[in-house]
Amino acid sequence: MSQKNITIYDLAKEAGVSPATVSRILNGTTAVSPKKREAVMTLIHKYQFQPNALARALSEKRSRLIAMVVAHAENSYYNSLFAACESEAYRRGYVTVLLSTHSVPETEESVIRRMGELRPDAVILCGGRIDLAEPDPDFIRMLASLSERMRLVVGSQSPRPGIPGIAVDHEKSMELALSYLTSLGHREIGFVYTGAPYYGTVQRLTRFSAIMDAMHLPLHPEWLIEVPEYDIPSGVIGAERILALSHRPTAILGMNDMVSSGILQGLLAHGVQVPQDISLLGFDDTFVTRIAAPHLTSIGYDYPTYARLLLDAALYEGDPGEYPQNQIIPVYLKVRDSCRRLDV
Amino acid sequence: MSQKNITIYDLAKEAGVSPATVSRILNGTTAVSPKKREAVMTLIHKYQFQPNALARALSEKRSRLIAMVVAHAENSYYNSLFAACESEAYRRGYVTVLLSTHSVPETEESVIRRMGELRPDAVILCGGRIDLAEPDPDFIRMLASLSERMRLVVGSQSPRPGIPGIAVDHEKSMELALSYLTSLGHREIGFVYTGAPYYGTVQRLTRFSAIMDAMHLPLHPEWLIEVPEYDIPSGVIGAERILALSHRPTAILGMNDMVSSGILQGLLAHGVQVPQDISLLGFDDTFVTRIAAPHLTSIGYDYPTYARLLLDAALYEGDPGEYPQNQIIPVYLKVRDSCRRLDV
DNA sequence: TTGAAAGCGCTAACAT
DNA sequence: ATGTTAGCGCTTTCAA
Repeated sequence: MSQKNITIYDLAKEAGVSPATVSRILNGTTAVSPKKREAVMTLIHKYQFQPNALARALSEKRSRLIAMVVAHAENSYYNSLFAACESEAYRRGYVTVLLSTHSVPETEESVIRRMGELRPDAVILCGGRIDLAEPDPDFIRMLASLSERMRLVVGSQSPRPGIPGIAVDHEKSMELALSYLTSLGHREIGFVYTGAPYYGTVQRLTRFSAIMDAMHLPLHPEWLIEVPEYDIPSGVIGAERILALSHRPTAILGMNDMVSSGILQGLLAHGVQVPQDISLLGFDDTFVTRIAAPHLTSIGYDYPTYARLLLDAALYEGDPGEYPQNQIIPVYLKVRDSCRRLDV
Repeated sequence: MSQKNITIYDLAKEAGVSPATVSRILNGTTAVSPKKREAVMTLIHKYQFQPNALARALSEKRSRLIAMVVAHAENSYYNSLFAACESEAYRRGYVTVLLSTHSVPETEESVIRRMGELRPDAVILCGGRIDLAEPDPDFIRMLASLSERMRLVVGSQSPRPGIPGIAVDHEKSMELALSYLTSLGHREIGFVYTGAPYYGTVQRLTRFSAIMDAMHLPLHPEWLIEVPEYDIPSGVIGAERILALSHRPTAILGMNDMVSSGILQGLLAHGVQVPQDISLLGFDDTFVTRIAAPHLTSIGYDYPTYARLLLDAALYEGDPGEYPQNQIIPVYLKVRDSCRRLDV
């Protein structure tokens, strides 16, 4: 790591031109005589010159950088979303970086703050406190003030006008799941859900009850199984609760693919076969569905579309007030091997 | 998104002090009279002032930003590593961002370049061309010139002096795997490996043959099964090749957890039980081991240690020439349920 | 303790 | 087509 960083001034002096000319060559903003261009290009290669993007961003007031802040970088859902956004942004000439908050409020706060100070052209926030069904006013205020300085987009319900929200259609996802299961002849359906006070979670739970009710399907309280997390162990816990039931439902919905794969394991460990003895369905349609055996049928979201909408909002140049405050991501059902038709 | 960004000049004017004083208050570099500090702090809160980190970094020549560039952000191995680095860096006052190259050479080149232009304090490069057993001279040259401008660390063998490399002890990992399997009484062992020309891959394969040879264990060429990728489908392919064997080994090593879980599925699909009929072992010890049923026994690496060494190297202030060029990450064996003792 | 001013490396308006 | 120069927002001597 040498000390002296070479600048366009150094290049300019050695090539006998002005710094502005070097800048023009670098950016192709104005025509430059072939001779000078040639001379400068030679030096650029000679020194492996890399323009300082900090200085450029400071001057231009744009960095071509997008920051995506997620709750858990290790979560396959955010992973898929990041990958999709990254590709889409790259296509549009932006580089995207991922930051993780580990869902720790203070880390979340400081990561968002520090990233904001770095002045990316936009920050896309997914998961964490923004997903709370009961928004935290202080947090929203913080985001609001951030959004005055830069483009902010959230991957959930918009917390307030001026901050576009692009969210998965959680209600529809539950409808899809339930209509599929009932089309297979299931009437006794359980739901292993997470008690976390997140929007999508609450929405799915509410919708579940409402639909079951509307369809006049039996809804025993003990078939609504609350587990602590969105992970595998929680699924295992859910399975144990199911196994302990005097009368088991014929189909189970897991909160997400991880929970469902945990349920699957718990069930298998006790000799209960999926889908022979019980059908199982997941949400998110992540790669986890294909690690599980049998492969999990799951409700997924159109990630490329999600990414596109997120970026459209993030890179929108006009008046934020005119941008649609909320947009919805379509969901789909991916049938695999974990649900079976019920014999009549 | 309003237009005018508030600066320390604005604060200074309104508080009746100089910009330098505001800067001092912001950084606590010099004592400032309580009165002025008070006045300025009030304004900071009033305007929710956020200093511009670009300007600060440009001036200070340090950003407290670390960039980690990996081949596949979706890969659980890189995920675990990023999470560990992120935590460790956060503890040291740095924010870490993750960039993915999707293992596409040109993307890799441009992502590294653009990230370099952003002048993070260090970039940690993991996976991709840097892992090639036969290094690409042009790529190494590019890295070398990058490393003259900033601290560069690679998560593999050091490609050249001045660029510290921290790598997993691949040879040891194979030794561990094989000594465990033989301790269980296995002598007939197969290896489903990826043909990719990566360092760790080649090293493991070489070591596998060498150890089998040294231990006088049978090594049929058809037990060395090459598959195309590091993913689940490749594991399934591997399983099919195993099933087609006239004489099957009693234990199988998969290239990583994904491949092993694919093998597991392929085997189960044909009624071959793990570990009853065949034992199975993975590498990386990612969460995939716990999604598989039975849970996979796997060789893992000490991620917190890995992260610590990576960051020690990344944040080392002294002469890079004096920093150890290569360091090794210890590996461990995590026994779960996919291997059984062979009856004698 | 505080302020003035130079500088970090680049872009863009203005002038030529 | 090209050079000069004034910022961009912050830190940091240097003086006072």
